[in-house]
Amino acid sequence: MPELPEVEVSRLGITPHVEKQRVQAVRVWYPTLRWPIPDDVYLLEQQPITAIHRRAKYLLLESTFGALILHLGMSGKLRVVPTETPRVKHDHFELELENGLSLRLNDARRFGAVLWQPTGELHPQLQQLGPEPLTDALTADHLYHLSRGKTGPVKNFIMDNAVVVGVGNIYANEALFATGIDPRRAAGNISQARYARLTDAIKDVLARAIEQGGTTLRDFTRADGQPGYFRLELAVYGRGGLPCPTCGREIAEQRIGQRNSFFCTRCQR
DNA sequence: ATGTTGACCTGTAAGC
DNA sequence: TGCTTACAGGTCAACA
Repeated sequence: MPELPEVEVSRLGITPHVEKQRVQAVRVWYPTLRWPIPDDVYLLEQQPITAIHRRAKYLLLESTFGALILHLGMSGKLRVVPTETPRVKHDHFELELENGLSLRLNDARRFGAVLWQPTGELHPQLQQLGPEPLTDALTADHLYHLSRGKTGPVKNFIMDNAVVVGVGNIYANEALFATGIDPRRAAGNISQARYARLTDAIKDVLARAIEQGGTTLRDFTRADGQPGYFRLELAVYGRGGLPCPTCGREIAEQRIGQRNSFFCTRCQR
């Protein structure tokens, strides 16, 4: 479900219900997702959630003794429901809040994570992350300089969280189409001018996706249950064999780095 | 160091 | 109608 826009939409959706609320109870229904859920998460009980931040695709629920870190993996979903709402299949974790609502993590594939970061520490999972794409931390110079000498495909390069965070398979395809760059091209073989345009395209496509409420493919829904509408704006992702919106040639579909990729062989070089 | 591959899991859709 | 297979928004560990 989630790339950066979907995580950000989730953050925006849950914040009004969760921020400033005291946690009445922490419930772990399934003890191991991608990693074991640490017992430290019970430190949240009786403490207020002071703010909800996002770093890469991680959500950080800040509190007195530290931050609860949530990652949605491939299939994770956050919902805010009345506490008495029955659990459904794959509901693994819950924060019961003082306002009678509960924040629930549902994750069929269990690639998601629930972690704990003590105040004043940076969790190991967050230590190797590249810059945030929607801030000035991501610059064309950064991508250009890091890419020198890299022989792997540029699509893999921009999906590497050590390079820049939050660019997943959908938006990597879209940003490369918007820039006219062939996703198979070696990252080190792209000019500074083209990285400038690619940087702008990454920022633009992510920002527009957030505005549209994210991309709903199979099952992503916002915290209020509404779908995201960015799917309607996808130019190439999931459109193999259909005409390129720019030139009309059939959109190519090919696996790059084990991920399905979509591009126009005429518009992207 | 860098690049590539397999692994983790379940649900869904397509193919036979 | 069934059964089998391939694939899915992410990331990490183990290789060459």
